[in-house]
Amino acid sequence: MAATLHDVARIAGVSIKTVSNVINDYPHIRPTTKQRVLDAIAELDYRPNLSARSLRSGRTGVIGLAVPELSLSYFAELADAVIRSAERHGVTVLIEQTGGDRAREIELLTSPRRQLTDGLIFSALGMDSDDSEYLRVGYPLVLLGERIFGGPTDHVTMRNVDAARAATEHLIALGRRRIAVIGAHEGEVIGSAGLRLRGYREALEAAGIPFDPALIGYTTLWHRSNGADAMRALLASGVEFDAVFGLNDTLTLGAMRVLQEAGLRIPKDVAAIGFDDLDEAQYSLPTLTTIDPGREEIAETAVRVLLERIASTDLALPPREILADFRIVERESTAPAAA
Amino acid sequence: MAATLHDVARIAGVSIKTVSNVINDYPHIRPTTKQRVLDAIAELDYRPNLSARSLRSGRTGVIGLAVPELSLSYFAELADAVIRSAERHGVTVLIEQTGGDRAREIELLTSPRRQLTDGLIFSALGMDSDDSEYLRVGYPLVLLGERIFGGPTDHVTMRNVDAARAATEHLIALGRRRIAVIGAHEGEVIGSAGLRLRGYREALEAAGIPFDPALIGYTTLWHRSNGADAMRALLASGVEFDAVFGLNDTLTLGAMRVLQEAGLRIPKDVAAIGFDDLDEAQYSLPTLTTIDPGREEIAETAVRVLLERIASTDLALPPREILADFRIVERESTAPAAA
DNA sequence: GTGAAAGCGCTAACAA
DNA sequence: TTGTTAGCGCTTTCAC
Repeated sequence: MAATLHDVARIAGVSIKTVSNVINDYPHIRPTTKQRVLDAIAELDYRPNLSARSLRSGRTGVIGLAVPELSLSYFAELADAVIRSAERHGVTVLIEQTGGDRAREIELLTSPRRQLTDGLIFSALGMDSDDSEYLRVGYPLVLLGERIFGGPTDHVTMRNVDAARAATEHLIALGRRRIAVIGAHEGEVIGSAGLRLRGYREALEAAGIPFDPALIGYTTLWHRSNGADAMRALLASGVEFDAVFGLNDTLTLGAMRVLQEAGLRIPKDVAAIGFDDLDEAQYSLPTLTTIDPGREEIAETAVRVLLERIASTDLALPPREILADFRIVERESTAPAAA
Repeated sequence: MAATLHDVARIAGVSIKTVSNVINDYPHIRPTTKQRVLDAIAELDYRPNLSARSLRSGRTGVIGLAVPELSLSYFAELADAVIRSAERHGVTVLIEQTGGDRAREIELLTSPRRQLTDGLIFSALGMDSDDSEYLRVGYPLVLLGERIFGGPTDHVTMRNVDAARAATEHLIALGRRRIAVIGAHEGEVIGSAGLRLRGYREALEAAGIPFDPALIGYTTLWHRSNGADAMRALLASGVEFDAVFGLNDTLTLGAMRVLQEAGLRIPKDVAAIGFDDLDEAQYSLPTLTTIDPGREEIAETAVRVLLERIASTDLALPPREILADFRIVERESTAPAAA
């Protein structure tokens, strides 16, 4: 049987309150008393019972992270960063997968499992701005992603429009004029796809290049196969293009595969740029120029902001919207030499 | 304030025991009583307090999953499968990253966090057979991986030797005789690298092909860049080869990138086979022939076995070793037409 | 600076 | 079939 506070108190010859004080680093304890307690703890290999602690204190020391799917590299790398960050802050992470399904996302927000965590970092994919009232939950919640803006919670996200605009401008600076897009979502205005497409259009407009709807490849999901399919459709349509902006790296890598199968050279015939800066983008053939959307910073900030909310007693603190910095990572797929 | 059992009991006009019985599906309750309780629960939107429940029952409804790193696709896809499987069984997963570091792995086994979980699925990478006594922990533990065999716990793993042998035989059947290996670990006997190298040697021997140490590319880690580096070293050494067996997919994809940079065609000049069947292997250029080591089955089995241990009162149940089935997934990188 | 004691919300042994 | 009651191990208020 595991040792309890009482056992430690008995061995140390003090009351349980004193032991509790030692464990919780309460400052005013006589050093000799403290040492006796510490010795007793060591002797018994005492460990606080976390269930009892959380029953009493209402805190679990665990935060939740909800993502669509870990097998999507972006979210795996995000989860990795969140876990590392949480570790530095001494808390543990419980991961939930939503499949990007709206109903499951909403359900998760009120699931009894939320009791296991002190707060939630929530990467929404299925919900949209109309659902933002569902975010008015009774616990600290930090929203990620670009589906909902101006909601009732803290929100950490990236500069989608600016970054997509910069990506497009990068291609334009290379002399490309017929820039295809892979991964657009029909009629979407916000959301990663909508915002990034807007950045693309802004860049075209600024450069005086007309927008050609024939250059836009639509997909429902952003898996690799969707990128490949969209590129196949684009090639089959016969539309001409000299560059492609994939709305994320996974899509872009799928599209590049199809381009090369069709005998087109990257970047000579078609330059390519992605979005996310996955680890993989460094090792594709050719290596992929992409946008680093500040994933590490997003993870770090989300954890910090969530823990602040958890620690804060001020419930009226207004929601914050925090944007991470992006940067273009230039690699072979847009190397100018081949332009 | 959240409703408690007492509130429900009061509203329903019964005792808390009756409410508890209803919640825990205790069979002998009069239907009318049950309905009254259910109505009260609905009225108050009552949810059981999980901390109190686990303090009392000693169960948390959470299982732990320890992996080296989520940003390694293999482990991301494994975690995905474990979470989905756990969900089907009604339990939640808490993920820990060890970085594959032996000290952190050992520490994790006795971390206070283990109290947050009813058991652990543990993918060891840094520990080895000499450390197997550390696995004698006081809670249900299912080991994954190939670092420790014959340990004191249940172990779910793959047929590394057989699968690697089959992979090598697949290349030999293509007429390849000079088969390079990428990702070997100096002096390792067990562990993924050691076992897979053994399967490779067995296949060579069976085919009467002499083993040539010059064909073995060593790496410390199995990231993509390690595969690229090892292949670069192999090419620089001037050794001739007509096929490559990458000990995992990530390594193989890195190596393929370098081969193609060097102007070699896959599979015409060099056939390539990997190990893991990552999602990515379907979309590389060329698509990658690989071994599906039964990852879904491993995840499913690990969760099932762990939950059995948690539910079982028989502590003397001997440890089981369970091997998943593998299969070769043939794709372009070993297409015979180009042989 | 330290101790005594209440009680967080639940489960389960025991009673009725 | 349902009720009473004793803790699970901890934090915390209030004394001393």
